[in-house]
Amino acid sequence: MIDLRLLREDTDLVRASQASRREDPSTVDTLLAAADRRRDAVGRADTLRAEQNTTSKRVGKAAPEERPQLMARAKQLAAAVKAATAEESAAEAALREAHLAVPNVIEDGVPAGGEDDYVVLKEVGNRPEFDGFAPKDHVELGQLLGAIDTERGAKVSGARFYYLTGQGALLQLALLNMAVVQAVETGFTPVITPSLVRPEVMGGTGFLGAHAAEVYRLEADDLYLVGTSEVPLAGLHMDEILDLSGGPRRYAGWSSCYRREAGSYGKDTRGIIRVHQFDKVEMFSYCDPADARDEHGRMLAWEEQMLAKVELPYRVIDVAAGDLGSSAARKYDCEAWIPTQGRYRELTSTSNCTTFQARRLNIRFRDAGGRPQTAATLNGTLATTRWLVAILENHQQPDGSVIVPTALRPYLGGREVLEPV
RNA sequence: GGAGGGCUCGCAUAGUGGCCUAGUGCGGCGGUCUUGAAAACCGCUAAGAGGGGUGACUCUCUUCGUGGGUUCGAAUCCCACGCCCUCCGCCA
Repeated sequence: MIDLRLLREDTDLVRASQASRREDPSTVDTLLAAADRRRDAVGRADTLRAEQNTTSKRVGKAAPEERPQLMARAKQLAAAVKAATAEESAAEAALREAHLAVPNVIEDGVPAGGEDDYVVLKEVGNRPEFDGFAPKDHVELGQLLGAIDTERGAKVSGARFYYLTGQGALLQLALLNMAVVQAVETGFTPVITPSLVRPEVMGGTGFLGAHAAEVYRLEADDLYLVGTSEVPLAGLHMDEILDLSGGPRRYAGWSSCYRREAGSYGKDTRGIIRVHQFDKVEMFSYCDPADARDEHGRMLAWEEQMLAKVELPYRVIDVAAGDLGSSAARKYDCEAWIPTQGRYRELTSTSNCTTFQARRLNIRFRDAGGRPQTAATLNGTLATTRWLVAILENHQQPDGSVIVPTALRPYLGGREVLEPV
């Protein structure tokens, strides 16, 4: 939910944000009208309640002969309060609905437009050259190495499921462990999170809006399978007032992630690029909104640090407004070069959600004056299963073996090469 | 699956229709005293919404798990729901 004070003070900014997202700017005016209506309703109801309170208090103390009069007046007021309260809650509900319809206000500098309107901020590293052989894709490499079994994944669970076996399982554990170690060294608290969350948490993080179809729901228990540990990490401090005087509160969550991939039929059906279940180490930060932009920069730098460790060529893009999702004010993706696809694919994504998520989840902190204020939340990827695709493809040798990036070797018991089995 | 207990201002508790403007203890903050500290004593001690003032502030309303209901008036009475905990059974 966006800040209503900002909406009142700078309505045009919010309208412009909607325009950049290619969304309907009239939702902004609907919200403004709903906010005004609620304010008026609250004022009227408060005044009536105040009068009713003083009147009914006098009833108890009144002399018997003046009671009937007071009671009559009190009854009138009770009816008036009831009507005013009904209008108040109707206005409240309308405001909430209008509030939920407006996505976060984008940060200045975010490119306008949709999915294809991103801006490339930089390209890092050299794409591999395969002298005298055609590079194999990760599915073929995964088979040769006995690392990835998509056929049996499909047999047991259906399309977009897979087994990581042998070197594949070890490689994923090594990668995720390396991510956790980096996070801990940087000052993050490592967390293993619940995979199932309640509706209010899933809704509070913004995943039940336009992307609700992406989320697995367990009907019998009214719980949701998380698509990322961002969800339980955001829920961790909901309804709390945090002490952020010592700087941002940072968590690194390790979890499996579940996605229905509805509407992506036929896209990336081969291999483990787009799957229903994968594992991820995710950074999450609670901070003072004044510090959020800098924190976002730090998150991006930590992601790049990971990419450097696995020696992948990548580029950083500034995601366009229309492709941000409802919670993010700005989003940077790091995309690794995938040789057999001849293009870059997303490996990390870091979002600055400013106060949007925290306002819904009621996450606050005390400012310098000791007053509660809404906190800012940010998240970013440190490693996922998808990284295996880029690592295998970029570091492959003609015989199908794969060189293990130096930084990763200690996490694989010193292994320098993955050999076909 | 079955049975029971609970949900009050950070924590613990009191509170069975108007004296609750929610008390008390702990913790926390400030002060007195002290060379300093402790102890003792004194004071302060939640959140949200709306309004007024440049501002330190101030006024009003709301909140005792949530939502309804009864009543002039509800933490307190009635109904529904949610959540937490314990025990039994079953399973890992």
